Amino acid sequence: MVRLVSVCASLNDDELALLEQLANPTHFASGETLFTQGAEAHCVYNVTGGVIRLYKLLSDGRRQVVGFALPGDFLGLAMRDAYGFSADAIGDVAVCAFSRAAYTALVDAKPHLLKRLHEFATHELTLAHEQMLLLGRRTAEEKLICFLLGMQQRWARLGKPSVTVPLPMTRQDIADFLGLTIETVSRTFTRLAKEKTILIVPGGVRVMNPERMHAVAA
Amino acid sequence: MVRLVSVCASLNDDELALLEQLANPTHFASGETLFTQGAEAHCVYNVTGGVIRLYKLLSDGRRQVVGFALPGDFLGLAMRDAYGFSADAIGDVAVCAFSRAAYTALVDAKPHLLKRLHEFATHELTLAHEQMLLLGRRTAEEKLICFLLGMQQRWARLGKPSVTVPLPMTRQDIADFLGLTIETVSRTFTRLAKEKTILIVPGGVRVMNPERMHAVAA
DNA sequence: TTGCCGCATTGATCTGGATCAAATCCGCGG
DNA sequence: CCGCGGATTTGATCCAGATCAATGCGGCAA
Repeated sequence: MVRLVSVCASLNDDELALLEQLANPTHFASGETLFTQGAEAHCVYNVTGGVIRLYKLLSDGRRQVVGFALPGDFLGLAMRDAYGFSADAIGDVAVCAFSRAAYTALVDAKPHLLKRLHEFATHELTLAHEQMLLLGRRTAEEKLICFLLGMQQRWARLGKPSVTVPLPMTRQDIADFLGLTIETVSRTFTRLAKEKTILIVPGGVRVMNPERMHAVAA
Repeated sequence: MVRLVSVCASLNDDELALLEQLANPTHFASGETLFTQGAEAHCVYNVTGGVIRLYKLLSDGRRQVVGFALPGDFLGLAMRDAYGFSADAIGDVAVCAFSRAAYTALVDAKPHLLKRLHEFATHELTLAHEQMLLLGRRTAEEKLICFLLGMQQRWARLGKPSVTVPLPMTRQDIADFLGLTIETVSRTFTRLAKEKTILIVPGGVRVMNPERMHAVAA
């Protein structure tokens, strides 16, 4: 079983053993829904494999993707009784599910686990502020470039450093994450490729001119 | 001294006394800066009076306001070594400042204080997700209306329920919060006033048609 | 191999909100 | 009371990105 590296790095062996007793390894096929915004929050999840789309919907169908969960990520910080967003699998996904009751009890019993969770929440909040800046004030090109560099960095931290950034999500997902339309995402990718800033490859993008990209993301 | 109601509701009297020893009551005049994005984070703050603008800047001057801190709010969740955003006073502001060292030590010693902080962080994260939806997918009119209802709700929770929403920040601040320009904010307010959805009064706005507004915010 | 079908790209046109440009308004110091 | 300076409103025009509309491109089931 994949180590619950993200949340659990601060636990000792006894505690890890305890945690693994509570963990229910589960998997979801491509497109399956883990949970839906507004539903009662029964479980929290630690992602062990695959990518998950997290999103909010408006009643008329407009969608905002609030994040993509990668292996190691923890779903359950931003919830009280009900889930604040929906989550579904992009490709096949493996998670460890915990009942909320067990999770709550464990957190109450282990202050340093709580501390670790709080650090995560704090980090998420910082990222959320970055995303507000991106959504509110950046141009389409800047949005795309920041997104690519951000994904590259996240894959790198998972031990997959590469100039080729995997993009398992659809163009529509990217558009809904960046507050753009699918056409604008596509056109902007094409333009960046034409000027050799990136190279579009199946399933992702290869970073060809990181200097320019980092300059734009500034 | 104003009770540190927000963070400290879960503390007992001994702990509150301890906390008040650590608290440095401070105030800032209108426009003064509490701290700047990127600076080393020496202090955390609990707002006891006034309103604070929290914002991020791009190198070319584009600004995104990531929030407005009201009395009771806590500044210091979303930071590690350096402040992730800048903060300055809108009108005169009173805060309790805590050194980060003292804050860290106290939090380590008091798990239920940490738990309370974590609940706050979690709530902030939920609000941040809402704001992403607003910035990425809502129209100018929807943005303004959501903003007004949100401010009304926040004032109400502070014991100031009223159909008149105080807006001590400038139009530019509102624009930078909603990802709009000052002209669009002004025009949209004017339009809402013309159709009697709101009434613009000195220092704020009076909600005239809450039904319509809540329907739009849906 | 063929024919879908869902994604993605590309093109033409439109438009909400930005930008540029004046007025007004208003609080305040002299 | 007057004049100044910042904030706000209002008007005219522009444009980045949305919308509308084909077309292209795989992957895969039969």
